[in-house]
Order: sequence, then C-alpha cells, then structure tokens
Amino acid sequence: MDYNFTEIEPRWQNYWREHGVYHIDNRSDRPHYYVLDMFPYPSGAGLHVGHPLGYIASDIYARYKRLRGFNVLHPMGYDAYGLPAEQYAIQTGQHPAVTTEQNIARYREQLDKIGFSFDWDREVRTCDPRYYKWTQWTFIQLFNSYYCNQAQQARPISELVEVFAKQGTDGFDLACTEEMHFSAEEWNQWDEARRQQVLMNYRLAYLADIPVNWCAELGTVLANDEVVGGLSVRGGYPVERKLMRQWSLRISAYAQRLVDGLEQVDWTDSLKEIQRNWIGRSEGAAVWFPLYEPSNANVLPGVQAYMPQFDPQPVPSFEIFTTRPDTIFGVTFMVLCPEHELIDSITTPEQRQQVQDYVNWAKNRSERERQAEVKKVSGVFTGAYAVNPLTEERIPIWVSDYVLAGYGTGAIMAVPAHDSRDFAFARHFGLPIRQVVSLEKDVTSDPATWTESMDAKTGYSVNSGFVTGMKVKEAMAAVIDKIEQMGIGHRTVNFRLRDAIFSRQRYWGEPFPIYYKGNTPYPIPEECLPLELPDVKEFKPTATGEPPLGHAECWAWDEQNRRVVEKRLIDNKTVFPLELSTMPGFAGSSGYYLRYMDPHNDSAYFSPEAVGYWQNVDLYVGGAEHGTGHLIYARFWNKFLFDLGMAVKEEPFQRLINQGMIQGRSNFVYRSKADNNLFISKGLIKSMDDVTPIHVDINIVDNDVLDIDRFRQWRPEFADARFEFEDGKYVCGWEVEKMSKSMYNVQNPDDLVARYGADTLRLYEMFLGPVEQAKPWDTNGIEGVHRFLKKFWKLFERVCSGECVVDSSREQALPTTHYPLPTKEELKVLHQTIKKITDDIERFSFNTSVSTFMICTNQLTDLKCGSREVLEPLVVLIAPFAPHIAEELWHQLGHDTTVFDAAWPQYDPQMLVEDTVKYPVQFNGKMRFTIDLPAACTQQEALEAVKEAPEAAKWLTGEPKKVIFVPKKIINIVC
RNA sequence: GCUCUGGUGGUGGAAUGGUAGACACGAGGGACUUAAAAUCCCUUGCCCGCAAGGGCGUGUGGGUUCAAGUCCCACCCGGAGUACCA
Repeated sequence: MDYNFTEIEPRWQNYWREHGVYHIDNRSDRPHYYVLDMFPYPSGAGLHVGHPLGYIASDIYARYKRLRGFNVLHPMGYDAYGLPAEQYAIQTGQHPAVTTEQNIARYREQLDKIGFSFDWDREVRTCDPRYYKWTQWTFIQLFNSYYCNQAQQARPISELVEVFAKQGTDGFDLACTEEMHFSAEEWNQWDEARRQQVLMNYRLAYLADIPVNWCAELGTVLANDEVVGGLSVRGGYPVERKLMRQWSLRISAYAQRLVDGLEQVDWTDSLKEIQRNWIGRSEGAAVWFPLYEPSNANVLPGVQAYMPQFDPQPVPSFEIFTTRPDTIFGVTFMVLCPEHELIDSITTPEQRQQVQDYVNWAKNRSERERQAEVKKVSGVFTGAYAVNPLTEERIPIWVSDYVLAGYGTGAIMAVPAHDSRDFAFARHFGLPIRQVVSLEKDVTSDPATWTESMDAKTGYSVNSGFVTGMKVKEAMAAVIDKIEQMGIGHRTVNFRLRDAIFSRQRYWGEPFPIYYKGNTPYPIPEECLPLELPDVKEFKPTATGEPPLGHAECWAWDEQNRRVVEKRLIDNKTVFPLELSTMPGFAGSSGYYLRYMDPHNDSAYFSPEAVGYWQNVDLYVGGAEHGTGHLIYARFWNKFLFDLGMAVKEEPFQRLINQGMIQGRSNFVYRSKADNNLFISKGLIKSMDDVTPIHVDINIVDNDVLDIDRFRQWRPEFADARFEFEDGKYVCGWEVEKMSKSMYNVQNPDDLVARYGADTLRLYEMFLGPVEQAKPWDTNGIEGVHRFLKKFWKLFERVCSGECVVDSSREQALPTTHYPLPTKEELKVLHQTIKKITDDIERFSFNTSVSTFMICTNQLTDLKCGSREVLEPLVVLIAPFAPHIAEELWHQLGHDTTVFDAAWPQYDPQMLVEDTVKYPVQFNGKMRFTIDLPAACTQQEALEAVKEAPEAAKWLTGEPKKVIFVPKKIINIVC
C-alpha cells in the first residue's frame, strides 16, 4: 500500500476532533507545561507560509512535551481587532465584525489542515465581548491604581485618597505625570473636580494633554512603537506631533522592573537587548542651574545660598539631566528645547523676536522633517545666562531643537568637548570648547584643532577643579556627591521609555468603560461589564471630527439605571456621554495568555486555581518584530496583575523563541531591450543593461526553470513570447524580497498541503533551516522531504502487512525464525536516533532532527529492518513532526489508542558506546591519541580505565610517557 | 553613530575546541522500462595527477592550543533594532 496522505490526513484530523484528543484539563497528576504561539491577526489574505513556521515549531514542542508525560496547554485564538478590517469597512460599508468572522473561518480551515494540536475549546477572540470584558476590567483596575515608587508596586487609588486627606503628598514618592506638592489642608479644601484632576496625575491609566503621534491619513493617534522614521508602520503615512487629550498607561512607572525582569527570563540576548534599548535606562545626575540675574545681588558669589529645590526658590533656576556629571567643569553653554516653559520669561527683549521666530519654526516642523534634517544645526541665543554652580561662571542659554522636550527635563548643560552634538553646535555658532577629560593624566590639547569631540567615558579629568586628576568614573561620583551636598542636584536615573498612548480614534476596538461628568471621567461599575461596542452607520470620523463612535446613537451612560442608553437622553445629571475613543491593538493582546488558562470564566479574568496550576507561559514562540510593542505591553500588563495579586509569576513568558521571518523568493524573466517579445535565459545574458528583469509568478517556475506554456498563458502580453534557451530550458533569475502579492512570490500553505500533504509541509518548514533564522521561502527542496516520508512509510510495509509477525511478546510461543529480532546494528541506529532527536528537540533544532530521521530511515532500509522493537519507537519519535503518518502507522501496528498517549522512548547509553580511541596521530615519532571517558573521574582512575580499554591496547604498550588530562576526557596520551 | 546578529560548496544548511561540508536540493553518470513517470545505485569544495596519492580550503590578518569554522584581539562585508535620548 502506498503512502496516501490525502486519505490519511483528513481521517486523523477528524479522529482527533471527534475524540477530543487535544482537550486539556486544568487538573492533572502530570506536570504542567504551557506552550503558546503569538495569536494571528486574521487578515483577508489568509495564512501565508510564514505564519505556520512558528506554529509548527511550537506544535512539535508541545506534542513532544506531551509524549514526555506533561499536561500541555497549547491554545490558539485571534487578535481580531485591527485596522485593515476597519479600513475595508470604510470602503465597502461591510461591518468589520462580518469580515473578521469570515477571515477567522478561513484561518481556522487552513490551520486545521496542517494538523495542529490546539485545544480549540479554549479559543479566545479579542473582539468577543466575553473576552474584552476583561480587557475593560483591567483598564478599570489600572484607572483605579497608582504606583508607589518606594514599594515598587501598584496600589489602589483609594489608599491615596485617604493618605492625601491625612498628610498630603508629604513623604511620598509616586509615579506621576508632573511633580505635585500639596498639604492635607489643601487637599481637603478642594472640590471633587479638582481632586479628580489631582488623582489623574497618579492613576496608572490616565487622561492627559500630551504630545501624541497624530496620523491624519489614518485619523488616529499612534503609540511610539507604531511609528518608525516619522511614518506610520501601517500604511506608511506621515505622522505629526500634536498636543491632544488622550488616555495613556503609566508604563514608565514599571521601567525599572521591566529592565530587571529581563534577568529572570530565558530569551535570546538580542531580544533582551532590543527591550533594554527601548526602555533606555541611563544613570546620571539631575542638576539645578540658577539663572544669572545682574539685578540680583545674591547670585554671586556663593551658589550654596540658592538651595533651589526648596519652594519658594530664592533664585529662579532650571533643572537639567546629564549622564556626564564629571564634565560639569567643561560646560560652555546651556540649551533648552523649543517647548521649554522658561523660554518666554528669560528671553531678553533684544533677542525676543529671533527666539519667537525660531520656536515657531521648530514647532511647525513635522517630525519627519526634523528627523530628516538631524545633521543640520539650528538654534538661537536667548540673551539670558545661567550660572555654573561649581565654577560660578556665567554661561549663555540657547534654544535648539536638538534638545528634545520628551526626554529628561528638556534642558541640557552643553559640554562641546565631550559630546558630539554639543560639539557640532559649538562649532556652528562659534561657542567656546573646553577640554575637561583626557585619555592621559595631565595631558591636554587645544580643542580648536579637534575635528570631533571626545565622548568616551574613559581617561582622567583635567581643568576640573577639585576632581582634576581623577579617573572619569571617580570624578562622576565625586561631582554627584558634591552637588548633593550643596543641595543643588542628585543622582538619578532616566528612562527613554514613555507612557503608552492608549486612545485610538477608531471604531474597531474595545470601547473604554468610561463616561464623563463634565470633564471628569468615571469608570462604569465593574458589574456592568462588558460595555459592548455599539453599532454605527458609518465607520469614518464624524463631520465634527469626533471618532467613529460619535456616530453611535445609543452611546450614553445612565448612571442610575446602570445601562447604556440613547445619546439624546444626555442631561449631564443622570445620563452622561461615554468615551468615544477605543483601545489600541495591543490592549487585547496584552493578557490573552492568562485568559487561555480559564477561557470560559464569567466571573473572573481567570481563576486563582487556573493560574495557580499553569503559572505562566513556559515557552512562547513568535516574531521578534513584537520586541518593542506587544512584548513590552504584555510584560507590563502581567506585572500589574501580579501587583494586584492575580498573576502568580512576575514575568509572563519564561522562555521565548523568535521564529525568523520568512522572506519571499522572487523569480525573474529577462526581456531583451532590443526586442520586446524576446526573453533571454539567465545564463545567456551578457550584460544586465541589455535586458529588463520582470517579476514572474513563482507558481509557473519549477526549480528556477520557467514553464513556457503557462508563461504564455499567464498574461496576454506574453502570448507571443519567444525565448533564448540554455540547455533547452529557460532559467529564471531569483532574488530574496519581502513576500508580497505585487512580486508574485506569495506561497500559501494550502497548495502545498494539497500537493504533498500536511506532514511534508511540516517537515519541510522545519528542514528549511533553524527556526530562529530569517530565510527565504524556497520550495525547491520539498520533494526530498516528501520522498523521505514515502521511504519512511515503506520501511513499515513488511511489519504492517503481516509479512513479519509484529508482536514480540508472543516470541516464546512461536518459532523464533518468524520473528525478525532486532540486530545489534539496528538497535544502535535506533538508540542513536532517540538520543539525537531528544537533544535536538530540547535545543529547538528541528532542522537537524529531520536530517536525523532521514539518516535513520536510510540506514534501517539498508539493514532491511523488519523488527517491531526498532520500528515502533520510531513512530513515537516522529509523531511530533509528522503526526498524521505517525498515527496511521501506530494504528497499523495494532494500537487502538492515539500515538500521543504513548511514552517517549528512552535510549540505552550502553548501545551508544563507541570506540573510545580517537585521533591517533604520529607526532615527533611518538604516538598520540585521545580517549573519551564516560564520567568525571580522577586522573588516576582515568589512567586505569585507559589501560583496561581494549581499544587502547593496540596503541598503548607499557606506561604512557605523557598524559594530558582533562576531566571527562583524556586529551592526550603520548607513548 | 551605538547595540545585537551573521559570514562555511552551485543552493538551503550540518559540525559539546577533536576526521569541515552531515542531511537535502541542484547537476552529471548509470540501472530498471518499448518509453515516460516512479524507484534505486554511483560521482559531485577547489587545484595537481591516468591512478595511488598530494596540496589548498569555513570573510581578512594576527593570537591562544597537541588540536580553532568554533575561543581571544583587530579589521572588512551583509542583516536587524535604535537614533540629536544629553
């Protein structure tokens, strides 16, 4: 019987579904293991060949863990909210829910064909009210929480209300939008609206006027990770900075914990590094620089008198952040960002016009222009001066857009000798440059001769008052100590990570469970969740520029009756307007892994029992492109839920594997420039200038050889094509590009499953190369893998057909000659295979596993192996990779149960013993060889072992002359 | 610029510091067949040689080691992330 995958695969897929083979309970005596894939956004294009790569890898691991005796949670769902469905809706009027539903159905069909072991009973969809109920719920918890920097933990905001009434802000270090100081008396005097306004400053989900990334084309704001190079990631539209009132998540409060947590997880170094860079922790000092005021006699001398951190400050001053406090003696000017609040008050009348012009110019520049012109130096002098608190020198204050409002305090001390940007600025405007760090002690040169600044944090301080002669690191500490002692600054840490903007002016997303009394937002009661997404007539913004939810007629909150009512009933006494923005894409994906643990729970996000059993995700597989988005947000979300006492592990994803992106492999034909109907085979082209490369559909190319007939039919203009052949064929060129329709290089898995079967597709995707490596999709080798499966199938033919008796337990009862008992060689092949496959899977090296199966199959075929003892374990070994063929063979070997209830075979180390003598070489007339030792032992024991080893006997005569010994292995024996 | 990756045949890629190029594709040759498909066998890093055999080979140059694709230093080239982040 032939290997008939078209019959086998659907049959077993049905069996698995009907028998609920992959249904997983939250209760088990077995140890637990959680394997998670990043769930897909169900786009209209369906799955392409890159999607399943990670899913297949995780499925292999999940199935393997199951065979190793684990209770394996392996769920799948859909990240169903998103922009494409909404844009499609705007164009066609088709409701996004409908398109989403259709796309999900198609995804499911495609996924099922590949034979995954997902527990579909646990499916979640982010657009399902039963799911987003808990997204909204978490938002309310964030709204009702603040972050205590001292405890490094989120806490209920109600606690803060009590404390403010008793002692004001005194003695508290809270994560906030802006520093506030007030007393209990003040708090108690304020009215409700004012208090709410103050609390908003501390909530973890807060509403604030903030500069946002506004994308006019998309009609919405975007988070920082959704903008690259001043353009939106989706669509590539220009993005501008705009001040808008928006919901944000105070993710910056968790910056330190997000950095620290990376130490505890088993991720690739590169991904950890991406996150560290994104969070951007830098240590340094905050220093107050007093303004120089000639009218104020107190200013000089004696800067100690200012003590500017006390309020009211005796002298106006402003705060800067620096990572190089040691260079404070080299400050020759100060720079404020154009948005700095101090600019207006310090600019002198003579400079006013210039400064105003500059500030206006800078503000009107788009983010994209600004980034494109980074190299251009611009700025203007304010006419004002500051005082260097350590040298008491007067230093000019400039305004320039190379200082960013969003980082640090938006003001810097410029040290042109030791900062490249300050250096460029100083050179451009002819400002002085003073060297304060030198590679060698007491050696200086004239900065006027420098072509670049000396930025490295190495060497010694020079020209630097009391730190002169110290090493840079010592000088840093000494300067900070000094300014702390003077009370004009302190050691501090700055993060690049900004709060996540959480509002989107879109329809297809989770509605905020928020209504407004006047300007004050209130959450709707938790018992009333979910707040369901209302229907709208149109998906565009309204005529007045409101988000699409502005079209909803039934979108107001009746506070007394606790329900959504029609908007016309708004009276601002009992019925209030609801929030019109929706949540961003990352809202729904931030906690879905927890919901899988207990997906049908109506009364809680997930039960303590469920999370207590599963803990966190043991293995997460997905693309590295989520490094600065989803993977940061999800970690934040989890840490917050951890603070609430809900999540039991602080880090959600213990081990993370990034599957590499699958690129497209495009094919080209080359049209002669001289003759528009002539196509020249690749090898015959003399010069690329003579031909035009044209993308050709990869489906009419086989191993880079063009199918001439199909090419002529492909497009009318090629109907009369003529060719210059090489060796009777037309050979196409190829290139690695993005997979895209316009390049005719998209491969969808269905075609391949139909042609070769799911098992072949699974094996081939793994065989392509390391899971973690980016690689072009290339079907050229798929035949080889398919051929292997046929050989594998054939290996079982004799056993399955009954030609060999398959039950060795009856050995005693029947003549031995009927039973092909395993030979030593066969067993050796088997045990080597078990060891290799087990190691490979643990290392996530699935490409080598496939090779191992091929080698094993070839060897056993050569040995004419018909022994059940050898072949049966092989079925179990291959089951994670090719589950359908494994089930079928398992069944034909006479088992009633599924192969996934079998146990993973163990190898016998005795079977793997090799000749231990290796690498014998002649060396200066002496013999040298190496011996492998089985375990750690002393040199003496090792020598005894060597003398007894039969393999060594022929080399070793008498005592060895010299032995180089390394534990576990004798490196060298000279005799 | 900074950070992270990677550089091995015609191609995808193997190699706990231990015989580099496993396995597969492609290519060439052969068997079976009336023929084709399918299947099977042989050859296939480069150079010299009829052969036996020899020489050279993991981006470049050094180093450590009995032994380096692998470890260390410097450089060159690709890919990714990030970027006036003070």
